Order: sequence, then structure tokens, then C-alpha cells
Amino acid sequence: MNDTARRLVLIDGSSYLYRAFHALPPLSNDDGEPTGALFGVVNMLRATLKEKPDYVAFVVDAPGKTFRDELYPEYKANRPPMPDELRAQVQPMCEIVEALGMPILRVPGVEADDVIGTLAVQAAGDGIDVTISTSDKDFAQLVRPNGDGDGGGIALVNTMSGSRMDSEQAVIDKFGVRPGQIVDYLALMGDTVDNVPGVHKCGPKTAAKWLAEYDSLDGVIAHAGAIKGKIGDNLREALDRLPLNRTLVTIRTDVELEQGPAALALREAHNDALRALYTRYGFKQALKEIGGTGPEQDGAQQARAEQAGMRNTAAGYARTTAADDAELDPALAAAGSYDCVTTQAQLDDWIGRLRAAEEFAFDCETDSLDPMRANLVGLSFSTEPGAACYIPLAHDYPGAPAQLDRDAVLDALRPLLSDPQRRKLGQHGKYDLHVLRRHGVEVRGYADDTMLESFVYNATASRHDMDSLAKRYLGYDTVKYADVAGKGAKAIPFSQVALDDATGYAAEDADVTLRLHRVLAPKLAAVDGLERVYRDIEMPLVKVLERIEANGVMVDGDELRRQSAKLGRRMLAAQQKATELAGRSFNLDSPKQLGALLFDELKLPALVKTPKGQPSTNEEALEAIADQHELPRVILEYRGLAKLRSTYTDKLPEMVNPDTGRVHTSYHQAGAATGRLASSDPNLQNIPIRTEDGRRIRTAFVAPPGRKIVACDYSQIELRIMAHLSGDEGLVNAFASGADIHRATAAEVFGKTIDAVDGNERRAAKAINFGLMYGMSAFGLAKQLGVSRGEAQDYIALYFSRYPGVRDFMERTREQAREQGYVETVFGRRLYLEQIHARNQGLRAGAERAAINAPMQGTAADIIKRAMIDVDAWLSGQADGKGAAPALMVLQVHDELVFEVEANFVETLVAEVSGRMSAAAELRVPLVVDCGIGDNWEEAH
DNA sequence: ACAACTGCGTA
DNA sequence: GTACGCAGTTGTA
Repeated sequence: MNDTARRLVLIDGSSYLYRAFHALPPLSNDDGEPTGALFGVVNMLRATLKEKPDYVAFVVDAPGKTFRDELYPEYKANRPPMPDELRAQVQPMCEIVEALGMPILRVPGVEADDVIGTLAVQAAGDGIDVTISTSDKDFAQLVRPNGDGDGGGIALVNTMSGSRMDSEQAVIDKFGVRPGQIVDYLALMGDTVDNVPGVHKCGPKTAAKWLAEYDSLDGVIAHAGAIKGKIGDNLREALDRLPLNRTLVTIRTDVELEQGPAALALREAHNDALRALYTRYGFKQALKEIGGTGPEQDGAQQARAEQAGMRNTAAGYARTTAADDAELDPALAAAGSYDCVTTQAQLDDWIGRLRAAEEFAFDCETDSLDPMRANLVGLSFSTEPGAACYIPLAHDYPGAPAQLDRDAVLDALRPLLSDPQRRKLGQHGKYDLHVLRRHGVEVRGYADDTMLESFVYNATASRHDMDSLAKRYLGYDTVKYADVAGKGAKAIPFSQVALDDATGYAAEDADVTLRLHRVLAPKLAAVDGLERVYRDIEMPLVKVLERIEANGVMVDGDELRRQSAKLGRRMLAAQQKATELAGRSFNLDSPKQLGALLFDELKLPALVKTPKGQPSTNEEALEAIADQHELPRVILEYRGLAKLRSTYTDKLPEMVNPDTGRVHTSYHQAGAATGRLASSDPNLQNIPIRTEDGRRIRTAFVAPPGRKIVACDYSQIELRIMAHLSGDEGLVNAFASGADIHRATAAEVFGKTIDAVDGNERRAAKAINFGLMYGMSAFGLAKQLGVSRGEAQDYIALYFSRYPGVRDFMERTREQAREQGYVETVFGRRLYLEQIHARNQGLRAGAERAAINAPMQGTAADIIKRAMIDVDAWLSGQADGKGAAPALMVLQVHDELVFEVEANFVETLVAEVSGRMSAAAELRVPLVVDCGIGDNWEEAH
């Protein structure tokens, strides 16, 4: 880079404000003014100023129509209006920008994009090096390298993600096309946010492919006839509008501006004004920087953050740029500097470092995603940001270097890993705990898990895998598994990855985990109540879940295979019958073929639509036409049988672990936003129960000889939580009386005595009770009960008049969601509702329903998690002298715990478990637990 | 081989 | 109407 060149930074203010608004939790200052977006933007601005540009402009959109609106009236018609919380932050942002000494540009009738484009090209022409700071990929069309003759370069930085594009190659790497092709690329794809439709089904890959082949949009248009398949048809349909698209996505570089780049010199900051603004919004870090009187900050934390190449972890987000990485943190930029430990001396050195560390991060590399089958291939550790090692143990490929003996290494590490006093941390450590346990190392002192920190901090903000967390909280792109091992059919086992590559990947995992913890832990601690959810519920649960998964459940494969055979025979009969009724054969598994048959050939009415507007063939649709033709019934019969067979009776026997002879599900602790667990591989939380055929599958979940299956479930737990949260006297009393709650509700609503309630009334009351917990509408209830909407409305009105506390609770919850942006459980777990202010009425209504459901579903999840921890602790103390447990916890199904129990221990277990489950929370209503006992899960209900 | 879509099992 | 995971088809890579 030319050191003497003057530099101009053009900041796309609107794009940052929106990005920061959506990326950050809804922070506010002590006066309740929203500050989240402001905080993000201010941090970005401060980082920009540290680069000391000569010229700078903060560019925002001005109100009013632009040439794009003239050309295409639908332009941006889909845009929701600015949320109020964000709007409130615009004026303060402008004040801060002014006080920082940055010129603000807002040109009426010209979009900010075009102002930036014009200034960038002018300045580059004057030999100024231009950096456009934006998160909008459209600007890639302007990128040009500097130093190739006259004029400056134009680079793109995105400080949110830390990426920088300053050459043609960088753009090609990112998008697969040259800067000059970006407009054609965007024109083909379209932009849903701006309401610019492109070629249907043409995404980044397809657009780049076509441009690689035909070079330009004109080339693609000229060869549109040559492109085959459905997508070719889609292209030909869109041909007419592509030139317009190109105009719309082209950033103009020739608008008339009153000021040139030279007018944008950076001015002196007004520190007094800044101090006042920072104080008002509570930006302590920023205040300290300008010598304000903020509270003392944590020096150690700051030092760590700086070492990690991060700035400003106070309460918002951390960021890096590629440039910073190189400058501040060689370890991050150059992954090769991690240690690969292959000698005893290196191992001794690292064991010394681990011993000296207060806490360390660890991570296992294996040859399988299934922790119950995986073989340990290597281990990585990190003690400080940037300091990490990889210990390969079982890499096996031609020319692989000699490695330390696996068992010897594990023996050497065991004292550290098994010491409860030594704090260990990981990312999704339950997996590693399994692997190490199966290799003879019982990990104790597993103190922190970044996946769970992220989940508790904000369950909905992002995914909680390490790559996403690194991107989000460190602004850092990790080495991906596929980068070192390939993917799909070409993937090689990790044991065949070259040690160099393996070290770069694996040691980075431990390193990034450690850094993430240091960013996330303070964030979590800063939010009232979250630390306790994390520390008292989620972390203790890790070991409990590991144990349940390791226990597995005994499944009688032969029984399931017999059921499969029977189901198969009945499916065949149904299929033959269907063929006969249709007069031709067709694929019963194909909704498309079935739809064509029912609605086109047989002319049956299509009463239900799929979300995409096609005639649906789902259960509701088939039921609706079952009285007009025999075929729908037969299809329903076939579907029911096929579902049971493919999903359960065929699949479960395949899932039996050959080593243990049992089925080991995997529980996802960060699976459901409400705090519930999710189960997969296989999902054991959706084993059928409602139909007789389905329920039979549960007879295959058995206890070994001498043992019993005991199933303990909470009775009506979510409804009880609704009674607790609403405090409604009638509902609380109904539960206190111990009566059948739906019957009691029906009696109340229909003005009868409990004994006089008939089946229909009870059914209606039950539907209302459940509907309420899902935030239902009269429309939904009407559909459920098969009554008119008016009638359903009357039921609801009647219900609310009898249980006014419930109505108030619903309204309070909606209000809380709107005001705070989140709702919480009894134990303080938060659920943010990102769409609660959506302009789109459907999205907003959905968020309101979720807001109502989440406190109930989430509190129930918290309660059973607490019970599991307590029960597990009790059970762990019950083992006999040889360590054999008289009972194992084997399944959790949201409100139910299932145990495998020695016959002579059943009585004790039932008493202890039901007592502990009942005592897991103190509510205004009793928590009732029902326990069943049997030789299999079906009998235990 | 992979993604989108449709449909359906549980609490 | 809340919260999930999974199987099968279809169309494309």
C-alpha cells in the first residue's frame, strides 16, 4: 500500500444501524432508552477512527423518492417500516457522529448507496484510497485494487464480520464473479428484501455458474435458449425484467453532489458533547477512552481482550478485522503456529502449562459424529488465547509421523481431566465427555460450555455451533471441518488428515473455545438471572444427559421386525386397494401424484392448500373428502402404516449399538428456543402413543430380566404453570381441589356441576385449555372443535369471564414481549422475540403466540431439568459397593422421565422420584406426578 | 449428493 | 395455534 496516499472512509450508516439493531440484544440505558444499535454503531465508529483516515463521511438515506422508485414503483415495497426502538436511536446516532467530528451526508432524492458510489469513484480518481464500510454485498461492484497506475483503490470492509475485500481476487473468492460482473450477478438472483424478483430458483451458485460460462448478463440472455431444465425455463420467463434489475442494482457513480471528497476532512471531536452523550447512553468503555468518569473497568479482562485481537467486549459485541488479525494476533492469522505435540518432551511441557492454568479448554477429534461409536484420533488444549496444541494419537496415512501412544497420553492427562478442582471448558462438551469416558477417562470439573453460554445468553440469536459463535462473537472465520477433511463422498476420516492440517483445525477449536468463553461469560453475567439458569440448571445437566445417553434404552429388535412385517402386509393390501380404486397404479408416497389423481382426475374438491398454495393432500384434506370417495380413507390407512414402519419399526432396530446392545439417543441441550431438550439419532421423544398400532411400538422398549420400566410424568404441568403465572383464583383452586382439570373447567364455563359435564363439554374445555397455552385464536379453536367461529369466540369469552386472571396474564405477557422484546420463565430464562414488532401481521402474530407459550413451555422445561439433576444426584448415591446402579434414567420426553429399575428397587424409586419431581419447583399449585410400572414402556403407562 | 417441500410422530 | 426431528419425493447439482 502507498503510505503517503490520503485515505477516505465512507460509512454506510443505514446498513450498520440495521445490522447492529438485529445482531445485538435489545439493550437500553438506565432511563429505558433503547441503545443496542447505537452501541454497535458507536463501537464501529470508534474502530474506524483509530485507523486515522484523512477524510470520512457517514452516509445515510434521506427521505423521499429516488430514481429507482420512479423506474420501479414496487422497489422496496416489502420493507417493513423502521421499528420504533430503532427509530429512537437515529437522532442520538447523528449527534454522536457529529460530536466525533465526522461529516454526515444525507442527500434528498439520492440513495445513500449512490452517494457512496459517486464519492468513492471521484475520490479514487483523485488518487485517494477509499474504504467503504458496509455490510451490503452490493458494493462489491465498486471494488478496484490500488497501486495499478493512476488513482486510488476502492476496498470494502465489513466490520461486523471482519471481512475485507480489496482486490478483484477477493471478490472472486467471495462471490465467484469479478467486481464488474456483480451487477449482472445481483440482477440474476434478485433481491427479496428490496422486492426485486430475479430468476426463480437462481441463487448465488447458479448465477455465478452462468456468468462464468457466458461472462455477462447480456451473454446469459443471448444464450438463454441453451440452458436446459426447469431453471432454463425460469430464466426465459424472467428475461424481460433482467435489464431493469440490472439498472436497479447498479450503484450510480455519477450523481450531482454539492461537495466533493475534499470537503470531507475529518474534524476535531467535541469531547464535551461526546462525554455527555456517552454518559447518557451508558457507554462506559467509550467514555473511558476520551477520559470520562466511567466506573473502573476490569483490567485483566481488557488485557485478555486486547491480546485476542478484540476491542470492546464491555456488553455488546467484539470485532476484529482481517487487518487487525495480522497486526495484533499472529496466532489467529497464522494457524500454523499452534503446537503439534508428538514427543514426550512436548507433552510434558504442555502438561506443565495445563497444570499452571486456572482453566483450560479441550476438544476431542474423532472418526465419527456419534459419540457412542467414535474413536479418539487426537486431543487439543488451549490455556490462553492464541496458545493451543494438538496431540495427534491415531492418525494413520501413508507417511504419517510417529505419534505418542494413546493410552500413555490419556494416563498422563487423566489426573488433570478427572480432577474436579481443575476447571475445564469446551464447546458442546457432552460429546467429548462421552468420547473420553469410552476411552477410560472420566472427566470431572467440566465447568463451562460455550454452546450453553450462547444458548442461555440468547437462544434465538444464532445457531450455537462453534463456527457460528466465532463469527458472531469474535468476528472470526474458523477453519471448517470440510476444509481439512473434505465433504460428502470425498470426505476422509479425521485420522487420515495430515498432521499439519489437523493441527490448524483442532488446536484452533480449543483456542476459539477459550476466547469465546472469555467473551460470553461476562455477557452472561451482565444480564440479571441468566447466570443462575446457566450455572444451576444447564451446566449440571450436562453430566446427567451424558449418563442418560450412555445408559441407552433396551429395544427388542425382533419384536419390531415382526411388527414391520405385519405393517408391510397391511401396507401392500392398502396399496392394492388404492390401485383398484384409482383405476391405475401410482406412487402412494408422492403427494404430487396423489394430488393430481384426487383433484385433477377424480375432480374431488381441494379444500386445503399447502403453504405454497398447492392443493394439499394432508390428513385434514383427505378427511374432508373421505365421504365423497373411498380412496382418501385408504390413503390415510396407508400413510399411517407407512409412517410407523419407515420411521419406527424399520429404523429403530438399525439404531441398536453393537457394543452395548442398546439404543442411545442424543439430547440437544441447545435444541429448542424455549429451553426444552430435543432428541435425535434416533428421536425418542416422538415414539407413537395415540393409536393402537403406534402404541404397540412401545412394547419393544423393554427392561432386561429382573428389571422393570418405570415411567413418571408430570400431570398437566403446563396448565399448572399457567395457573401459577396468572395467579387466577379459579384455576388455582381447581388444581388445589385435585379434580380432573378439563372437567372442572367445563363445569365452570358451562355453569354445571362437575358430575353433570358431558363428554362434548369436557372436550371443548380441553381444547380451550390447550389452545390458550398456544396463544390460539377463535379461528383456531373453531377449526379444532368443528364449530363456527362465532361459537368458538363465545366459548373463549365465557372462559375469560370465569378466569379473568388468565386473560390478564395473556395480555401482560404480550405487553412484556412488546416492551422488552423478550419474555421469561419462572427461573429467569429469557426468550427474545425478534419478530414482535414485525410490520408483517402474520409474523407479528406468530411472535405473540410464541411469547404466550414460551413462559409455560420454558418453565416446564426448567422444572424437569431441575428434577433430572436432583434425581441423578440421588441415584448416583445409590450404587452398591461394586458401582452397579439399582436404577438407570433412560429417557426424557418433555414431561416424563423413564427409568430401568431392579425389581426390588421399584418401590423406593417411585417414592423418591415422584417426591423429587414434585419438589422441583414451588408453585401456587401442587405439582402432581404419576408413575407407572411395567415390563415395557407401553405397560408402564 | 443436496435442498426444498410435504407430511406426520411426540409433548 | 407452541416446540421439535425425520422420511419420502422431487428437481437439480
